[in-house]
Amino acid sequence: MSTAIDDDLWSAVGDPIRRTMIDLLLAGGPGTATSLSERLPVTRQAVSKHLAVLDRVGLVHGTPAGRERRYQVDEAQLARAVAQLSAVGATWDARLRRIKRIAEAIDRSRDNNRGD
Amino acid sequence: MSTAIDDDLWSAVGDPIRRTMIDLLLAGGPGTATSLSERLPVTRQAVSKHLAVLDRVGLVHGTPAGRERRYQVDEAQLARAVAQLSAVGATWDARLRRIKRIAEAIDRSRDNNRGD
DNA sequence: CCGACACGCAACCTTCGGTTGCGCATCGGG
DNA sequence: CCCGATGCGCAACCGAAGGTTGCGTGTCGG
Repeated sequence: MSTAIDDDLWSAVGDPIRRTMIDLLLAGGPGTATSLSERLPVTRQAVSKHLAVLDRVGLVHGTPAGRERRYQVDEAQLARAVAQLSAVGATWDARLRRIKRIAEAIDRSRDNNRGD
Repeated sequence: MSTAIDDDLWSAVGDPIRRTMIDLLLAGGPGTATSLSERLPVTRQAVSKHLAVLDRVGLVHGTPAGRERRYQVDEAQLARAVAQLSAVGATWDARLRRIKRIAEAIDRSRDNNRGD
């Protein structure tokens, strides 16, 4: 149901700061640790560490540009992560629906017995 | 884009052990810390802590039953969590598609210029 | 050329996930 | 009825992760 790779993607995307960072990079295009930190409630160093984590799992890619290091989202990898999210969501959703169906079936059988 | 409540749900569901626990509870019905720990690579105490976390955000609900404490999934809250997952997924997906569209538009304009 | 800027590295603190080691309540067979 | 087995909670402890401050270094530009 869950592979080790999935876990890496999940834990990368599980942090709210990292999710917001991905949002910012998607909305505003490539950015640096400093530029991102200006829009986040943490310091540049913290952002830098998060970027390292995201880079390690391949969700973003950093390119040195003079004295800056410009990061941008790896679209293919993010698409893969989104697929994992919706996969888990779909699994749970299906189980919830099955449970609901069974519950309703029990309700019906109780109604039948009540008719005895 | 993300509320504090969302963050709680995400961090609760971000842990792979906790995700597996939800899977187990959905598949096998209500369970105890001990019964879950038998199917997980961690001790009963760790499972107990995770259950406390899940209980705090309302994803599961524990009921004392003699010397046991039986936990079961709160279906409504899990449905809410699934909605959050798919919402973020949908947002990113939409942004990715928009980026792809723009990239293709640039490609086309480059092809036009090449014709000069 | 030198100040300003962007970055990386290191030390330190706190929180979180995990374990071990208790003690306490409950269940159930002799 | 009683005592061992079982299930749990609490506390102490440990390593990893997220966060901060401080400092050194490289690059840009007036």
